[in-house]
Amino acid sequence: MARQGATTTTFAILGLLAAGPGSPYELNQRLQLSCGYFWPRARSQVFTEVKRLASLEWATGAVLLNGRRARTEYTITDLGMRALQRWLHTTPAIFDLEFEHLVRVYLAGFASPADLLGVFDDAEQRAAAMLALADQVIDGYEHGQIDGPHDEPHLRVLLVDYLANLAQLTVDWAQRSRADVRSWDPDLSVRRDHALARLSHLPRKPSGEPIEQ
Amino acid sequence: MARQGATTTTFAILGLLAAGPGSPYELNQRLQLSCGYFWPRARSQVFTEVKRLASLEWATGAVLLNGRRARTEYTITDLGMRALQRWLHTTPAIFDLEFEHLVRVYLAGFASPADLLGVFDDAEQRAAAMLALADQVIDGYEHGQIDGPHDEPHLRVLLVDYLANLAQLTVDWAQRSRADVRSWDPDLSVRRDHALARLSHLPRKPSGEPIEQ
DNA sequence: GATTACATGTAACATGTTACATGATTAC
DNA sequence: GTAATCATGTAACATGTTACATGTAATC
Repeated sequence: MARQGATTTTFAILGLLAAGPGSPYELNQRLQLSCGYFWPRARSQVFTEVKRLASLEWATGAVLLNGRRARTEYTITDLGMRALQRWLHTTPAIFDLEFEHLVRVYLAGFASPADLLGVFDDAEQRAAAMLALADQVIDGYEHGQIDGPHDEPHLRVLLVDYLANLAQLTVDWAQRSRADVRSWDPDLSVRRDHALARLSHLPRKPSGEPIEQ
Repeated sequence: MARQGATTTTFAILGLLAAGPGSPYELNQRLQLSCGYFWPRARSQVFTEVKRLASLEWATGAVLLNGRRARTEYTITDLGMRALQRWLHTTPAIFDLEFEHLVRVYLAGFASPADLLGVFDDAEQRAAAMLALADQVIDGYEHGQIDGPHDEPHLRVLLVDYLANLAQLTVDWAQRSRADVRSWDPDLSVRRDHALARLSHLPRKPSGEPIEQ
């Protein structure tokens, strides 16, 4: 029995399945490649989720033999297709960032400046890797090598837009933060004034526009 | 017994404790207010983590009575202080985004354009709330109302810089995505060309700079 | 004094990860 | 033919959340 109801992960995999049948192994590859940066999940979970899909009758699993070894190929059902569409009609719930680097920035008062600089280095490297992947994807589109159910450029550009800009933002932040820390004045009150000046230039809520409920 | 070793959450709470003793309830408030946007955790976990801290002897818990009701005030130990500093000297490991909205963008081929527009609306609202909080924080600094161990402006500006810009990025992305979807051409090949043009203007890895290992 | 909000915790449970085990395929 | 890699899964476990339970303080 599947443990409980369906989660976002369930629907993510259901959505992958909507693009065509596949084994858990293949589904995992699609998941890592396409959703790795905004919905990261371990490989093993794909195996448990497809079972849940089967128990909900949103997908059927056909056991194929390959030598002595079984391999299960899952296919979405009509019921699954409708469940996916219903879900896509609901409001998204999760917008979580788990950024350990910021925890360390928050606690930097107890660390050395060198430690803090290392945090920015690491953040920059990760973001640069993300940018490199975005670059590859864009390259693929420019050379017409990408073509699949979720790959229409007019949709995909919306995704890559967010991710590439997030990566760039992170690189920029790491670089200017590093420069800032390196240029800290020994005089704490100077440091403080400089910080307050920087704070006042950050993006802020435009005061005229109330947030709609 | 604490279940296992220490996690990032453990150290986050240890770090909060480094700013001064407190009950789990107070610690939770600090956690939500300060780290809610980059290290979100449920209230109940604070209660289990302080127990772990106690079992590691990184903090001591003093049971105070308030009427018939016990309240445990935790204080960091020297051992805990050193553990915190050692941890701050290691490399950060987690940079995870869980953005359900992007899952829906990825699967938008199976949804209606109206559903997709709703995704942008929701993302914008959440990001606007984030901006509003950043605004409050900046305001607090400008009026000299913020003063605490983790609150030195020259450190805090590094955090708020990231979060405010992330929020702004998300608002901007939601707005231009909405406009993009609204202006979709019925002719798919026009839509495609437009998308490819947009893709080519996104941030990309600067080809000259190899990523350092 | 009743209601609501604040404060303090626990227990059950779901989600998700790491580690393990092993069969098939490819490269050498 | 042997080693490495690809493919397929399971089991144990840790992390983290939701729901519950209840005492205390403030409000009216």
